[in-house]
Amino acid sequence: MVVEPMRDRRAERHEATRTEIVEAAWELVRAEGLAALTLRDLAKKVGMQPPSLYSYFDSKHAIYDAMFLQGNEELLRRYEAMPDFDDPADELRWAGHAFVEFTVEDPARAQLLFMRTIPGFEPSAETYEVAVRVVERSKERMALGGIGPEYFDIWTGLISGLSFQQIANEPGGKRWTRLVDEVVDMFLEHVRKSNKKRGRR
Amino acid sequence: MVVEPMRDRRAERHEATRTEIVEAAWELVRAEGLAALTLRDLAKKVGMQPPSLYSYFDSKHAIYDAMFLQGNEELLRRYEAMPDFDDPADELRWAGHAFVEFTVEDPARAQLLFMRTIPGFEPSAETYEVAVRVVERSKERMALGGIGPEYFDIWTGLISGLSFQQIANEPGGKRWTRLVDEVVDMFLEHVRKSNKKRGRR
DNA sequence: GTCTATATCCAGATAGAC
DNA sequence: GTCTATCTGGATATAGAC
Repeated sequence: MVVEPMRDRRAERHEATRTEIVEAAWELVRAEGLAALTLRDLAKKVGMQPPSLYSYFDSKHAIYDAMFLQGNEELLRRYEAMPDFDDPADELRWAGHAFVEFTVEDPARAQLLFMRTIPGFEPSAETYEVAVRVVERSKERMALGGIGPEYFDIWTGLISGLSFQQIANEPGGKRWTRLVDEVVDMFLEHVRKSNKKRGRR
Repeated sequence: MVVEPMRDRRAERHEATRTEIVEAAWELVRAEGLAALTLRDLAKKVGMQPPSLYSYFDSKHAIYDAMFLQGNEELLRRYEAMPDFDDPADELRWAGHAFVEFTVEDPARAQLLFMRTIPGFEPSAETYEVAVRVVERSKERMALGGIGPEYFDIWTGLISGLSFQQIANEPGGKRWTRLVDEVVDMFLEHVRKSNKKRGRR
């Protein structure tokens, strides 16, 4: 007979509250900006007194850390949900759109994950590991698609460039994000041409 | 007989002190981060008591505004110092390097000018006008080089992408900035190809 | 776990003497 | 113009009762 391990209802509840706090924090930073997050506002939003938050997080930075983790997990989840494509070009196009969509739909999240604007905040080692995994996965997919690692930095530069220009200069618009397909094609053409040149040598 | 207009020594001195304060502010944000600037630190650095700063600037945001203005003036100055080139491609390459250099040599300045990370700060109308002039100038130069305006947003996306990846992920390094020439060539090739296609129609 | 109370410190900004 | 003194409000964080 298989015995279910005893559920730890207290731990479950604790975890649920942590999640609730992080959710509320996202709502606040989306509305007020990443740097404007305060424990006062956050506590108010979840119906607590500010010191009670310390039962769930050691510090404000620990909350940023949980947000950083959650954001990267979400991005990784999306990448892993990529459909199967026959053509690597389609895969690249899909990935480009996925990243751009991820950044522009929540600029505050992009600011936390990809820029370093909060004085003193460094993601913890465990958290950072997920961010590394996101990058690793992208690299691997590119390799499987036959695109050499020497093109990876160019690729991230191009796509993040469109994303950041969009959120910095015209949040909510499409002036740069509409260029994803064109940029992907330009990139693929460049890869083809460079590889051919190299082959001639 | 030509009479020199009376110099206003007081106004000159006032202006000199303003400049000195802005210089000190740059040093602080370079060392501590853009968001970490405080009037206390700033006053200490210039040998004043904090309230004395209000003789020169109405508010902290007014100091950011002066910095924003100065930064854009510096960028405009550099663009205007561009040498004459026979080949528009060389001009583009030069401009790409100039922008990348400008951002990576002072990430805090780039953050102030090109990202929107300080809650509540908006450049004043007069100040913003200089920023607009920088963009206009770039657009005009591209047009003179025979590159259509439809390529301008791609161009800014590419170059700023390399810049921002560099300062966000590896400040002080060259992992992305070393790619400027490659990206410029890729861009030019793309423009050539697209124009040819369009000509065929 | 949550609260009240508080510590500690810092911020930007103003009043008014000199 | 610069100072001292102060206002007002905010921040993160801790102590200790319940």
